Formats: sequence, structure tokens, C-alpha cells
Amino acid sequence: MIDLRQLREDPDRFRRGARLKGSDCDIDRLLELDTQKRSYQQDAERLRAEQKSLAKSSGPRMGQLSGQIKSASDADRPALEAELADLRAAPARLKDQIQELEARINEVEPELSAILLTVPQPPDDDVPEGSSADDNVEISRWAPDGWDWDAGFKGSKGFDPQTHLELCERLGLVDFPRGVKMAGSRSYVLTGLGMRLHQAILRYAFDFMVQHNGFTPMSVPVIVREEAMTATGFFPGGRDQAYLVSETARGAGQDLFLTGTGEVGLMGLHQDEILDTARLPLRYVTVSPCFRREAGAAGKDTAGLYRIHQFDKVEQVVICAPDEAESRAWHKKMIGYVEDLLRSLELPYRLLQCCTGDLGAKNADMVDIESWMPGRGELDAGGRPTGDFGETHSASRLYDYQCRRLNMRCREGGETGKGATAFCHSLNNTVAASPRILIPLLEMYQNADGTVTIPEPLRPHMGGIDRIG
RNA sequence: GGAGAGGUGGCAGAGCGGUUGAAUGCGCCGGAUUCGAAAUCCGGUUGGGCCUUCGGGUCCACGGGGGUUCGAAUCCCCCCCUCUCCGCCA
Repeated sequence: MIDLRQLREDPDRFRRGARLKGSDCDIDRLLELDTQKRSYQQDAERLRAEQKSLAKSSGPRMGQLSGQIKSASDADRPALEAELADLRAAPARLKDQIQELEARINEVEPELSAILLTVPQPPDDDVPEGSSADDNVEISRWAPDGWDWDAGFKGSKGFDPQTHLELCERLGLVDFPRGVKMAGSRSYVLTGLGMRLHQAILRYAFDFMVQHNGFTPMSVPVIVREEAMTATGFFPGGRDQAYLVSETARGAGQDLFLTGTGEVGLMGLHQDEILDTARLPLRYVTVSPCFRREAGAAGKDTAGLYRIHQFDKVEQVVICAPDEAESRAWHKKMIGYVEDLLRSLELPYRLLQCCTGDLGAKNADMVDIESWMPGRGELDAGGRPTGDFGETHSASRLYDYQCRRLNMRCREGGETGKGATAFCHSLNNTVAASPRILIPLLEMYQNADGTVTIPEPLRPHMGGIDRIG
């Protein structure tokens, strides 16, 4: 959520930000509602102040009178009742006026907050302008020794690659038909060594963040209330992407939603808390199931393990002090961790600076990491894919946008400290999302004889075996 | 799933219709005392919105939301959460 005060002071900045992100939120309407609301509020407050001072001066007397009236003789009663009625008249009038103003505020409020939630964080100035992922800009790329980008897979390795689909089927790593039988399209069952490899990469990535990079391991809920989805910035925008557990339909008080990323649980941890600045930054890592409806993606990436409804992901988040330089530095570090991981697995990748149009509402900046997937991309003359990059990671920098929604603040001394509070900054990045990461893993590690070598670092997590097939 | 109890400031804990944003205790921060400290005494000690001539003014919040009332922490309704007992269960 953006800061309404900042919006008042510099609406053009937010208008421009919304335009760059392709958002059609109505900022003028928001400003208009805000002005109205504040005006009503000021009037109401003035009247309420008056009401309170009246209540203080005549309240006790009113209480006394109504007590006396009960026990008064018939002769005294009319005089007492008259005095009471007199005392009541002024505050009663005020009450009506206040209620009138409150009714107006209540009319304005829902629309105001609805729009406010949709105003995107303006992209940073150094984020390139663009309307879609096509305008993203490559920053750098890396590949292990022996890989030639121009020659591609065949040129580098000397044989035609099979796609991960072919490998999975031939080596018995995934059972798609049975997944679909149980759960419909975009569902799958990892089988045998496929499941083992999946577990191995998750475990490797998780340990990597905990043991080498000092992140605190956490388990988090993946079935949460709507409030958690809104507070972390996924709702209202991403409502269509989340599965709904409709508990109210069976009489319960609340519906729940399945989270699409561990970020929801990790960021929700400290909602409504005042963190001690001395304890920042907080660095958390989790591994969790992720659920995505993939609404609007019908027909896209329908085959294989690329776009699926359920997967597991190791996710990292950092909550740091509200300092732009620090927040930018963490962004670089968090990307660096993933580069280290991919390099240790010898997977070719590139960093992609996302353009304004591809950022999403929450982000001031986003860098995607794409791994090379030989089984994707255009087909050659022989009908074989020529390979392409596929997104495997996404590193976001959010400033205080998310923490403002979460009401997550910091100050010296934390909850019991003194002085002004400030909203923290937050960042998040994938560490490894599987089974999608299995695509480059299987495709890049396949051998001419149809077997797949297990990457060295994963072998300890697979009982020491070094190849599949 | 059934039956009860309860949610008040950093914590503990009063208040159960009227100058109560909230007694008291603990904790914490100043000051006094002291060579210094403990003890003692005095003072202070929530978060947020709006307005501001930047001195300050004002409103909201006692789990959340609605209602009754001239006035609600106190009464009513809905929801959330916690605890105890029983049942079920990974």
C-alpha cells in the first residue's frame, strides 16, 4: 500500500507510476474521496469535541437526576424531569449531526480504501520503461565451462537434447496421466527418482540458505485468511490466482485461501508488530507447497512441469530497516545467493531486469533469473527445440509497500521502545522452485546415451547415486 | 464435534453506564538522595488519523465489526482468538 500522505503531496509521481505499470487505478477519484472524507471527518470531530465537553459538564448531573426521578414524589417529579429533558436537548442535537456526518464518511470509505489498495508502488527511476515481459533487459548471463551460447546444446555437447518430457517419460520420473486423473490438467505425480531429485534440490537449496547464508529456517501456513493475502499485497489484484477453501459454504465463519508462495507466510509472521531495529535485518527461508490457479494461462505451457497448479518452493525474504541503500544492497545479495546456487549446480542462466510493465503492483524493482532450458523455444528444421530461457527465480524489492499493508514497523527497542516508528522494507526472492527447476536440471545433465547425471551437490541427498537410467 | 471460562496499556491485574486513555503493582525512562550502587522519594512511560500560525489543537482505539444510549471498557448482536474438560484423530 502506498502512503496516502505522499500521494496528496505529489500525486503526479503516483499517476506516472501507475501509467508506467499499465495500471488503470483512478487516482483522481481517490484524491477526491480523500478530500471529502477529511472534510467530513473534521466537521464530525469538532462536533464530537463539543459533545464530549457537554457530557463531562452535565453527564454526572443527568445520572443523578434520573436516579432521583425514580424515587421522587409525584410533586417533585415534573421539575426533575424538566431539568433532565433540558440537559439532554443539546447533546441530543449534536448526536444527530454527528450521525449524519458519519453516514457520509461511511459512504466514501469503502470506495476510498478499495482504490487505495490498487494504487501500485511507483517503479524506481532506474527501472527501464516497457509494457510487457518482451521489454525486459538482460543484465548478464553465466554458463559453466564448455557451454557455448552460440552453439547451443548440440554444439556444446555433441548430441541432440531430449526435452524434459521425453526424459521424464522414458526414465519414469513423472506420471502425468495419473496426476491428471486425480487432479485435472496441470497436475502430475513425481515418481521414484523423479520425486527423489525433487526432494534433493529442495533440501539442497534450503540448507544452502540456512548453513551458508545465515537465513532462519521457518515453516509457515500455506492455507491462510484473506487478510493475510491482502496484507502481503497479493489481494485484491491476484484474487483469481488463488484457490479458495470455501469454509463459509459449510457454515464456518471464514473462508481460507491456499498461498501461491511461502512469501505470504514469511511476511505475515510479524504483521502488526514493532520490530527492534537492532534485530534487523530479519532473514527467513521456508520451503512450502505453492498453489496457483493459473487463471488466464489457458493453453500456455500446457505440457510438462513448467506451469503447474501445485509445486514446492524454497523462498527467501529479508525484512530490513527503511533505508534505500540497505534495501538495494540486500536485493543484490539475494540475487547473488541464487547465482551461487545455480553456479554450484552448473546451470546456465541470465539475469533479467524487468521493465516497468512487468513489475506487478508491489514492486519498485524486480530482477528475474532465467535458466536455460534446452527443450524449450523455437523448433529447428528437424522439428527439435532449439532451447530458450525459462523463468526460474524472481527477486523483488518493495520498499515499505508491503510492510505498510502488514503494519510491520520498527524502532529502537521494538514494542517497548520509545520514539517514532517507521515501516520496514521488505524483499523476496526464489531460492529454488521445483519441479520447474527439474527442467533445466534434467535437460542440461542428460547424456548422449539417454541417461541423466545427478549433479554433484545433489548426490548426498539421493543416497549417493550419480546417474538416472 | 459437545460443554464451559475468558480476551483491558510492555507484563500482571482492577473497573461492569457518567470528568476512565483507563486504579494498583511490576517493568522501563528521567530527577532527587549517594563517593558510587542498592533501597527510598518525586516525575514520566500506548499506538494511530486529521488540522496547525509548529506553540499546539482534536478525534479514534479496552480482540474485530455492528447496535442501544445524551453518554459504552462497562448493556445487546455477529465474528475472531485463547484456555479447561469430553469425544475424535496424524
